[in-house]
Amino acid sequence: MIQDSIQVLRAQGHKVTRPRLQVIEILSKVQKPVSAYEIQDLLRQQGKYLNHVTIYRVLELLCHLKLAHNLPSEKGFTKCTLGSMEGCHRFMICHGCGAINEYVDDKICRSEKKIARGIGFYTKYHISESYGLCSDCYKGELAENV
Amino acid sequence: MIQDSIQVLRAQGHKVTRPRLQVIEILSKVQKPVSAYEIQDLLRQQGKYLNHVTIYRVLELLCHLKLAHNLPSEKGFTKCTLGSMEGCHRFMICHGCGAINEYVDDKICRSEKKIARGIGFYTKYHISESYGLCSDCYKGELAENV
DNA sequence: ATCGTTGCAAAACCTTTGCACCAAT
DNA sequence: ATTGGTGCAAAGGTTTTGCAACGAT
Repeated sequence: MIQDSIQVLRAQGHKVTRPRLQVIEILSKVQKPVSAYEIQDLLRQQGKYLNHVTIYRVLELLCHLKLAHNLPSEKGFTKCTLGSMEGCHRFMICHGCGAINEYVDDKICRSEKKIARGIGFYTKYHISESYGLCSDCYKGELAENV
Repeated sequence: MIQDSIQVLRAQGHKVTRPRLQVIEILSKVQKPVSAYEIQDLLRQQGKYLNHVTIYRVLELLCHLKLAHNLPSEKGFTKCTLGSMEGCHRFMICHGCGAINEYVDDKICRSEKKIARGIGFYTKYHISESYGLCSDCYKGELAENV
């Protein structure tokens, strides 16, 4: 998992450094979107330190390599678990527990590209974010309103 | 259109003021997401002035009244087209010229929700971003590679 | 040894808060 | 007249920039 990221870094001619490994490790460990400063805090709790500028730059690089994804509405970054998946990233983000679920669906991916083609747009990759409630949180909300 | 917004303001017990009308007018006129400072600049170009704090507060109110919607991925606010497509935002972003095209497609919106439902996820809203080349830039790129 | 990376300081932005004045009802 | 709304100053956050020093290759 982390090994994959290292491979991608090397393959694209980027150095494998301590800060990059530390950010990748945090993103792999945390299962929700985290901001640059949250990553800094999480590292501090481990007695480690990274300058926030460095974290911003590492995140920028990881996003560029499609190893991470920026979710502005959640004010955070998340690891792309299906990284090499043909330029299609789909996320479900639960507003109840914050859980992120990355998935793929070839059919919807193709329809989306087809619609774009219909108006002359050539799609290189696309990202889809669905916000709502996962099954557990949905049940919980129903229970509250009894 | 603007009259509708005024109605909603009044109905909810909010005053109809100059700043609110000016922001609503800008949002109605501009058909892309605009940030608080962009709104301020647009007003300045008309020789008008609003404090940025006021603009933030007006936008907050409009979002609360569902008259506007915040699109963090586009770093801006957009007027709500109070239709069935609320909670569904699709963008095509061209890597060539930077053009942003917002569109709707009811069919794909429903399929996306359906897939989510299939794994027990209840979608409140979703955002889709397709990156690639618009027709003009695509033609341009073909021409270059002759 | 080289050149990409990092850390620091500081700037540039973006967003929020508290309070006195103003204006829509 | 009342009460909510606005403008201002200032604080608090977030993100970016320039540059010297460092370290992975």
